[in-house]
Amino acid sequence: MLADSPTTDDLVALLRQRGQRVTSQRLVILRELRRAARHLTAAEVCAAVRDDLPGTSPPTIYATLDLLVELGLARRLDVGLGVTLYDPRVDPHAHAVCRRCGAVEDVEARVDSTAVMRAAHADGFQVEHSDVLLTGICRRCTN
Amino acid sequence: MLADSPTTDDLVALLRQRGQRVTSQRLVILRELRRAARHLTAAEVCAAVRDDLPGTSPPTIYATLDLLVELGLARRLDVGLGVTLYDPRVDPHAHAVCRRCGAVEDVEARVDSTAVMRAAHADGFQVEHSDVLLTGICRRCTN
DNA sequence: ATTGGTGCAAATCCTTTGCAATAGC
DNA sequence: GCTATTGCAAAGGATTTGCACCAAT
Repeated sequence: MLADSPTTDDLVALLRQRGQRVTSQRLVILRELRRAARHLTAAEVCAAVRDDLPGTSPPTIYATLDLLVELGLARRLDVGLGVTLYDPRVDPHAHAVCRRCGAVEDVEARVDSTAVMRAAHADGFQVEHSDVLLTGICRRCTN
Repeated sequence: MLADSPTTDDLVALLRQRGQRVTSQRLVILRELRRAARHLTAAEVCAAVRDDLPGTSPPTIYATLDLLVELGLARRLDVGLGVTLYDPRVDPHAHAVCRRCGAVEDVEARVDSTAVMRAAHADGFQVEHSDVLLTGICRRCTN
């Protein structure tokens, strides 16, 4: 059994609140995602988790990542060409994806998407998230 | 230039310019994409094209859609959960994706992404495209 | 006549499903 | 003890690959 760490407290609270079970897989998956401090694929999360919990399986990884996204503790990031990443940051920020090497960087700038959100709302669309994705060539691939 | 024309003149011009061949598959795929006037999956493009060119195969569809995107005649749209759509509109506009039914709507509003693009550029990132994706619940799924 | 494009079949990759076993409550 | 959660194996679906044939230049 895992000792509670500050980073998993909110997960424990949310699970209890929803009557769902606190499992070591759930705690470790969130911890590894946050420890990486970057965007990970499901396979990378799986590899990282297996260092602590050998035998952890893809279905558990996918189900748990879905759960974390639903709980608001992570964000799913579809960066194109079928690549899906999971982001431990849940505050609004943009992403820049390199067309050549596939690297994904956070972009530290705020986007004013109020006009777009208002337009969507006028069409009867209830906006939950707004994502900005830049595509182009990253610094390392420029040369 | 690329002003909307009833024909596929701009595709023919671009192909000639690059020394690539003008094939009926390429013409029909672009025509069907534009005729739909909405976002299509590769499979939907394939079905539409086969009405005119029976036997058209997935590899041709994918290669040609890639080509159209590279030529700037279409845009690829990754709307999450592994769904990839192709958009005949190449002017900047946002998209709203319904989390429940998966419907994708155009949002007719401009986004001011200059701050984000400037921040990315300051990091040495050469921005080519900027996409805004809203996720939430569409009008029909609200009730 | 050349060779870029196409069609077919099969392979690959990522993700999900069914079900028995396990572990949290 | 009850049942949600997990692990395993296998299925599923989308996209890509290898290769022979065809058709645009």
